[in-house]
Amino acid sequence: MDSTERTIQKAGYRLDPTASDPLYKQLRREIVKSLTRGEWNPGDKLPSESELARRYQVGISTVRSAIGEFVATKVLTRRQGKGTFVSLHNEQRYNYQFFHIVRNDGAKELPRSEIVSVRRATADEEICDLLRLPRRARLHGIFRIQQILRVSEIPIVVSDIVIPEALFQGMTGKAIRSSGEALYAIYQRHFGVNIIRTWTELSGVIANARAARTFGLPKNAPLLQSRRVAFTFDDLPVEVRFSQIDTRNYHFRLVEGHGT
Amino acid sequence: MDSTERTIQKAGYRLDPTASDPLYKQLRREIVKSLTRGEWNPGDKLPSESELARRYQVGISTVRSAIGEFVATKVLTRRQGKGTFVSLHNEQRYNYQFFHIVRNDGAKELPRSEIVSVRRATADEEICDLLRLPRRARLHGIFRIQQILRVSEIPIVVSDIVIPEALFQGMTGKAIRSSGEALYAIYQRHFGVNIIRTWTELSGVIANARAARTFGLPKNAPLLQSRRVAFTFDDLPVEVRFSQIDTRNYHFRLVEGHGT
DNA sequence: AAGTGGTCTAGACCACCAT
DNA sequence: TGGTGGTCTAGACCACTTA
Repeated sequence: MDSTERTIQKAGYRLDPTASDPLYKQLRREIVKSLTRGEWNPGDKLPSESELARRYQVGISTVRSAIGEFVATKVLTRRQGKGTFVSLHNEQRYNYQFFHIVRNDGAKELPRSEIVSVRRATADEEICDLLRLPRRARLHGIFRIQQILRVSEIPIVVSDIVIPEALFQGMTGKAIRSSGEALYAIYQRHFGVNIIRTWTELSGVIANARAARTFGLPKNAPLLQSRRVAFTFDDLPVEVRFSQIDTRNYHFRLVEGHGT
Repeated sequence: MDSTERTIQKAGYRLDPTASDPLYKQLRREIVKSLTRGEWNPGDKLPSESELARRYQVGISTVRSAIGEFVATKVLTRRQGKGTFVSLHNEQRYNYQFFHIVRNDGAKELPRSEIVSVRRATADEEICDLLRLPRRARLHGIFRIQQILRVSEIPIVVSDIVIPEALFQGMTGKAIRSSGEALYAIYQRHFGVNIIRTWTELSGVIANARAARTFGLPKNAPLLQSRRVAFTFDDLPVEVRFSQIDTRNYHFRLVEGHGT
């Protein structure tokens, strides 16, 4: 590598040590950019910490501080002696990241997903708002995915999932079924959409017709209902998911705070 | 300071640099000990980072790494230029730490708590298990607190709270009411019990009699039900809380993942 | 043996806060 | 002005992985 080439390379990466923003925050934003534009894809190994330190002209501790925040939120994974990797949603330990259904005796089992249907439609007002699509409603194509989650063959969750067509060109029920992966893993591997944040609203309601039928519940049986919006980098909402959950033998479990 | 005095002081605090456990983890345990035995109480300022580094004979970065984990989970609070403090549950920003009820339009309002009754009783099997009391049931005294949480005067949550008598000697409804503080703040200030971790189980159920009456619900109306166990340091469970939540105009909101 | 992340140090300068 | 936490560096040694 001659000196001209070197200068160009360094110029393309250099951060601004005089900015009011600390270097590790600037670097964190650069990492988000690299992830967003697919320079580092899920499963990929990042450049080593010392390589990144050289590239961005900062100390290795600054690199570690920037990476550390992504590790804490499971976007990146460090493996001693191997490197730092972009996390995969289909690795065992990430399957549970956004899945909270637990049997009443506390046992955790992974659900099996059945895709009932995938249909194209246009977004209504609620969906436009949640996915932050401009309100010119009828213009926005979406997919509506009907899904059933079963634990030990028993249906526990029925969901109505909405994703924007623009980000998921070519999504079909057949493709999902034949892949055999979890939905978030499919978003990640086949469409480059990495879910890193969600919010969920929970309430108690009476089963709707579809849920009652699926769960074999009597009329007026109570259920747990959830509405979730999932985000990728830069706080872009990419999925809305309405679920009804049969909590007779399972429940929604949430842990908060410190593991002393 | 002469050399004898120095040796004695150092001996009382020294960590073991040859142990397989890294120093920052050893130091983290020492911090838990200091918090548990009340050497540093909620609101107190910790010794400065450089003082702790001197005391435990480690580098300042090691101290920062140990403290950082407590800051991340809100047990400690750093204030630039002032010091590091043990967090208070009654500070504005901590009121929401374990409170998730939000109006359907997304607005967050702090609830007003009404203590309906405080009664002494003995623990049943479920409570013994959850509070990890030996099963010699009838021997374990507990307090049962009935509480109503109102948002804008409207009752939203009715709770049945169970705490072990042993840790909360002298707890009375009158004392709670006259204090005007949130329950977790009272645990902390008056009984030295610091809640740092919880788990919560949520399900959809039919309103029980008390909830239906309080919320003015018809028979068979659905509600959100929660069961929560709260822990202090060293994973000691100190509270069990059964709640029913009226989710017609409010819901339970949960945020997970990364704030890019 | 070489390369990676994991831990740790000593010290620097800055921004903030009290006095 | 002096003390605190906030940021950052350069370099050391260790533990782990792969070759």
